[in-house]
Amino acid sequence: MPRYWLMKSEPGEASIDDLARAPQRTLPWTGVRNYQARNFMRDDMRAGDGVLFYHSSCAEPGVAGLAQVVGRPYPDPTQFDPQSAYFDPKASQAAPRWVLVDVKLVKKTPLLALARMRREPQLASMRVLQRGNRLSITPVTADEWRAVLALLDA
DNA sequence: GCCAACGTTGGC
DNA sequence: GCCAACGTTGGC
Repeated sequence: MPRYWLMKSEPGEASIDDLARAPQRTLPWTGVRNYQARNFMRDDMRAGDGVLFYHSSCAEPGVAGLAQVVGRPYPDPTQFDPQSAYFDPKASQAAPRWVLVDVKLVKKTPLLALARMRREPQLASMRVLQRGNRLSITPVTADEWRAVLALLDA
């Protein structure tokens, strides 16, 4: 049974075009440092899960493409790298704290802007639209997924 | 284990 | 740049 997710990325860090240019059109989802988001990747994601690739903290936030989870979760290497902005001194190879999955582009889409999403009653339940939501990874229901795909095709 | 202070996210 | 929301930290 496929599951669905929305994953936020700042285009300045990793945009949909960066994903399209990456080898195998795949990037490791580095830098998550929130336990809830980590737990989604570690405990709930499966290869093949659908991903709404969302641009955040930018001029036009919104869904920029479709992707999928590939492989299994593994430790985020940036936590071990003192040169990385995501270095975590409390993590060790023996006891990694942060986990990621690889994400592969399915297709880039016309931007489905956040402002547009807010106007769609069918999307009103989406967690990313809820007041105060800051989680960078949120589950998406099958109904929400279908509604987003319908808007992307329109 | 409480909770105030602080830091971060992210839209606007 | 503002600020609401909320997660984390650390003193007690």
